[in-house]
Amino acid sequence: MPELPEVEVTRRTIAARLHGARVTSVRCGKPLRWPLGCAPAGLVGSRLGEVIRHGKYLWLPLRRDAAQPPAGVDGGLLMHLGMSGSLAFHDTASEPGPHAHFDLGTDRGLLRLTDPRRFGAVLWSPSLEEAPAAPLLARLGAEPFDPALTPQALHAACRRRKVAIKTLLLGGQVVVGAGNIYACEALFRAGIDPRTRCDRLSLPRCTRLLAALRETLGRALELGGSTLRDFSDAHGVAGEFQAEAGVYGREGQPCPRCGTAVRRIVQAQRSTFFCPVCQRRA
DNA sequence: AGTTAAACCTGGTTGC
DNA sequence: TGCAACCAGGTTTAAC
Repeated sequence: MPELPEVEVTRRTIAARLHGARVTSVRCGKPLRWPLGCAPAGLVGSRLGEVIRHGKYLWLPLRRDAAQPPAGVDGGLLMHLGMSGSLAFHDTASEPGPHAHFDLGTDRGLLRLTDPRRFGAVLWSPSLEEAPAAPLLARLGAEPFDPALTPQALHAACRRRKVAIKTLLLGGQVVVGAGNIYACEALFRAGIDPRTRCDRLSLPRCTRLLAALRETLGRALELGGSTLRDFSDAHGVAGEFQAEAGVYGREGQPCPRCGTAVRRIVQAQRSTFFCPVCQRRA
């Protein structure tokens, strides 16, 4: 499923082609998380700016093109891939298919959101600083590769919370980008028990965790977004990253580091995989 | 306020 | 074999 690396790879894939493109048609399929929030036809004529990413959200800026009618609108589309969504250019002539729920036709090609489970979203907003986009982004924490996110900053954020560190990573209020897979893998790499309360993590352990998170996400980015390629089967983990996963989805199998059987527990209604020997609470 | 649970949805897998 | 039950996932929303 699309976690930060997959969303970033998606952004890089579509950004250059979309930049400067003119919207020629908009088609909505079945409902996604929210209604689009504007009349689809009203977007026609807008020109696309540079696609940016905030956490797992993508922002496709639109601006009016007064030169030729219809001029379109000023604003943009906030998109989320949910857990089964993908964005790709399609042949204008191709059939939408049962899971194609949003088409953005442009003079550079047809960008299509395909999302079988429809947890994804496409939401029109006048800007990133206004509703409805602003309140959605307001709750997001720091970008994992933001230099401003120091071990000290992570430690300070942890000190005020009692939730398990795995739950904190998944929540995204402090650091965005890690979904269930990368949260488990980062904690494994850092040697931290996922059940450890945030306020019990020392600064050295926060330092290790931040480094491990960056290594994990960075490695996935290198692989071109491990789960992107093949997300539609094997519950989204059939991509290249699964071969590298130390613990995720490996309940009962030997820990690659020490051989102990990997354990599976449930935290915040999500599966957590970890090595009970390599990952410690202190 | 901080934390937890329910809801959204559907393809795939498991159990009867 | 067929069908029901359950599972996975990210995020928001509602409720403790």
